[in-house]
Amino acid sequence: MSFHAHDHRDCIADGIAAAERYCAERRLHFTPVRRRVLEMLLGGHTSLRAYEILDRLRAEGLGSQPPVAYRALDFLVMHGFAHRVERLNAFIACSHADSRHAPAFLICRACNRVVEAESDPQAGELGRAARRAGFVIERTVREAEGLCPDCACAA
Amino acid sequence: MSFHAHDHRDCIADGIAAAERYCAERRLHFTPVRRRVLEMLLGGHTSLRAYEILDRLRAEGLGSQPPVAYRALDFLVMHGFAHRVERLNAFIACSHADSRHAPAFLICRACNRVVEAESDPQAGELGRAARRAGFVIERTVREAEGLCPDCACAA
DNA sequence: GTTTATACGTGATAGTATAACATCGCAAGA
DNA sequence: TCTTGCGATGTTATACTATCACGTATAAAC
Ligand SMILES: [Zn+2]
Ligand SMILES: [Zn+2]
Ligand SMILES: [Zn+2]
Ligand SMILES: [Zn+2]
Repeated sequence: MSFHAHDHRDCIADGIAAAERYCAERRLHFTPVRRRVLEMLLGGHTSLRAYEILDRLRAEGLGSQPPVAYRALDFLVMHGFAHRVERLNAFIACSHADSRHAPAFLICRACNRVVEAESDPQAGELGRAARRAGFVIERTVREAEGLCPDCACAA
Repeated sequence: MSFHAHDHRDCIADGIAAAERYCAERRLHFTPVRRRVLEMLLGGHTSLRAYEILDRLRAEGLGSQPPVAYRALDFLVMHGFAHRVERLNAFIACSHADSRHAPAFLICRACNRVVEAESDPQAGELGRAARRAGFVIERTVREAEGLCPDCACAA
């Protein structure tokens, strides 16, 4: 994906289509709330916080209480359509909707755009430290905060 | 540090001594609240949440409102005596009190112990993705969740 | 049609963090 | 000495994030 411009309608359509396919294959319910939340997340390459999502759902009459948003987000995260960005307490659509992976994020603190890269859970300093210590890695958080190319130039 | 047993009194004494030295050199105020919070964090190789710290401060008459704890934690984090563990919304004493570094954490989900490793901010998949994208990294979060050797054996 | 599992509606509450403003104490400078 | 500025604290209130608990609705499975 990266920070470059692109035809963004494709991101949304492809993301929804992939989720539909995945859910159909597994008899999972891709309900209106879940679909709508994924559309919101796909709507821009930035993360959204749970209460921003809840506000929009409320405006659309799709639910008004926090659990509605959190349940939809839990579903999307559990099935890999979205990821949680720990540094921001926020959520973002997955950019690699095909395979299960350990995401890594570049977070621009100026324009708030976030790009996702794939990473090997056992790689890097975390993997090295884990092997040295005898630690069994189940999940990793890798996030870098800084400036995207556009914002770095502007600065 | 790693998950092995060790004489833990040294961790506390050394950590406090290093902070005292650092603050004295820079004319920073190592106040009673700040010292006490650092002692709490050094007290075990687990992270503490802000409100656990606040509760203990309150019990000792050192402050009763959230800002007291958060200000002390901000100070300790800013000067590198402690780190924030994003995955846990919690704080932990730094295990390498000497130099400024990019911490990486191994977090045991069973016993809650956390060990810190040092890492290069520009290394790994985050660094690679950043170079590819032209992204300027200012800070990284690297955290692995899983089982420490003791808990993995017990499982 | 009944059972069973899954999703949703809703109110309450727990947990995390900051804003805003008053006060206090110390130390640099008049 | 005075005062002025600064960093640290005290305190109230509030914003933001997340989950529990329990009841209802829906839909697949039998
Ligand atoms: Zn992804
Ligand atoms: Zn940017
Ligand atoms: Zn450290
Ligand atoms: Zn353990």
